[in-house]
Amino acid sequence: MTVTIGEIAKLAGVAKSTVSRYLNGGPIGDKTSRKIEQVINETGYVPNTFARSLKAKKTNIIGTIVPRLNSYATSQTLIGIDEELKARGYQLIISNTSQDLKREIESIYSLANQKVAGIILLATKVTERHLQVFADVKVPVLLVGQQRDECYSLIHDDEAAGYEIGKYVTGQGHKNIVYLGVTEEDIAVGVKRKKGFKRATEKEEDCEIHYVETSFSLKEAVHIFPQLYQTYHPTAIVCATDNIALGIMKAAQMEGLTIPRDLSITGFGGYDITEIIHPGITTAQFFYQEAGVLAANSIVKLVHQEEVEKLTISGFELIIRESVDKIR
Amino acid sequence: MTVTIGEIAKLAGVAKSTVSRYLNGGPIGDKTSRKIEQVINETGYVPNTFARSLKAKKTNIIGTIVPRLNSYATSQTLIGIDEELKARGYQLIISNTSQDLKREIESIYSLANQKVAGIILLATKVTERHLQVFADVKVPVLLVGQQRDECYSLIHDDEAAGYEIGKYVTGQGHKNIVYLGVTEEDIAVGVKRKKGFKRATEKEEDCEIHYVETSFSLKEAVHIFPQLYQTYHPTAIVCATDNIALGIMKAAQMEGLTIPRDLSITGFGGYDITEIIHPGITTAQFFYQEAGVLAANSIVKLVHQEEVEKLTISGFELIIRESVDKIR
DNA sequence: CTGAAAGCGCTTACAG
DNA sequence: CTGAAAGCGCTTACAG
Repeated sequence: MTVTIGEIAKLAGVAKSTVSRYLNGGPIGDKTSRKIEQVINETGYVPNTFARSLKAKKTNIIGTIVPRLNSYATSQTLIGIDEELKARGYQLIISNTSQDLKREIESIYSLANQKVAGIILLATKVTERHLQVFADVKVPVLLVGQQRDECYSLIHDDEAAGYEIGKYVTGQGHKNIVYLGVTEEDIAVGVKRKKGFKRATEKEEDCEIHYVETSFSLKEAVHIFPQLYQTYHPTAIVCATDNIALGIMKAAQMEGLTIPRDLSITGFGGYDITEIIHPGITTAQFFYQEAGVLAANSIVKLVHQEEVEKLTISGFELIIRESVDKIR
Repeated sequence: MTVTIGEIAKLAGVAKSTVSRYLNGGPIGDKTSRKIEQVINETGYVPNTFARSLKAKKTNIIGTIVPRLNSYATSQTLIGIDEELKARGYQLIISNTSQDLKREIESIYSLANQKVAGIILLATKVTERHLQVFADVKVPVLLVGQQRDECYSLIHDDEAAGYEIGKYVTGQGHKNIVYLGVTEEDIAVGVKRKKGFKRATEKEEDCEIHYVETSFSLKEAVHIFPQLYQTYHPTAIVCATDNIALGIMKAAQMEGLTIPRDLSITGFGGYDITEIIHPGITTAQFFYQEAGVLAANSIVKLVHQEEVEKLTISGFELIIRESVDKIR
């Protein structure tokens, strides 16, 4: 039998409203407070979330929408969010959309309907429809990974990372480089990383750079490698994600090339696996877990109507491993 | 302004209870039904979950407790669970315990308190305390990954997988093998895989097998490799998980060994990465996502008090790649 | 600081 | 098949 606030009130000899106040930190007399505390401890009373939410019309739940569950970046970010939310007395609900844009929109409505206090969206692409829906539900929303002026956003420093990678690779003497990027529909990955890289390398002398576009798929990277290599014969391929770098490396090794002697490769992300494989991949590591903590902090502030920077930028670190050779 | 059942009733010219019946599939007259349907469509009415749960004292939420979020097996299993639950009109709540046993227990209570309809536990170790708590909360529980006679369980066929790996490695002519296992506290990984392997290999003639124990950590595998290799000089190392195999491979390559020419390596799990790296790792692949679907099915049946096998066994497939050499 | 009362939005016997 | 009424467990003005 589960115990209710009414029974606590009876046992403590007070009114239900008083117990409610005790629970919610209202003004309570010392003796009353102690009495209620004692009864609650004895009975192991836990308030019924539904009744509370029904009446109060709000919850202490934060919804996080993710495009996919099986991604390093997603997992790490979620861990950070989860830890921080727990520490602040909030609960996390994860909604997976399997990269389905329609399901993303539905999830926002569904979370709003569940009266979540706030929503964190790990975004890949933010459309007009998204902005419209954000305005429609009156729940605070935080975008992670992409930036829009209309929203609160938390992004990784993709452009600076691109710049550092560019500086490093040219600094190692490479003069014939392929930049293997992705669609510009993805602002963070497709536009900013490339932009940073371009800025770092455009003043290089006698340096030939070819910009090629591929998908996010590791398999496609494997697939296009032979043709790509034959066409440009680069000494280095700068890949827009670690996944792409992994694909290129696999394909190169299958062709009998030795990394980095015959070909240098870099990635972006700092996924665990870039360290695990041999040779380790030089990459720009983002701090996903830390970003998750920042995101949780921001959304809680937004829920409390506290002030939050419109844009938060999470840092990165250039991790130099063995996949880039020095050329002279 | 959010619309309530009362307004729908008024607009449709019926009683609230009739609308409620319509919503829950009770007996309804044809005309009434159509009228209500129309009003609901016009208003975009969505029932309030809290009110419903408060009154009905149950939800259509399934809680899944996971030891960690950043694991391939976990992610894949969750994807399977999520898909299937969605298809069946249930919602998934994920509770991450960060491998903290105390938090695991707390999570069970917390989910039960939220009146989830059922709980799926991706278990690593099942203690007496667990069983006690399962009995305490009256919510149906399904164990995934470990088996206990006291519970409904879904496991992977670890023993058969161990057997197949054993047969395959000895079949390739290896006569000096190290089996690199983990603690026997983990029944599935520590006991069953080894048991199957042992059964497959114990009748081999002139075959020397050394059983060594390590942790689940990839780093530790890297660390112990030199000593291990020097001590036994095996031609093959059978690792109890893909992670351990990855660590051994990395360490071996750092020592200048070529896989599989100088050393053969196998894993268990079938993680994506075993295919991505070069050479690809021969491994016993479990069907995590499929297992997730099975798990979701079972828990829904349990919720409906339908009959479910006490133990479900999910299959595996031996994936032969390049990491094992043929010896003569 | 405390209590009595109303009400959040639904479901569920109970009548008809 | 349908309606009126009670009640799920809490919170929140309103008095005092």
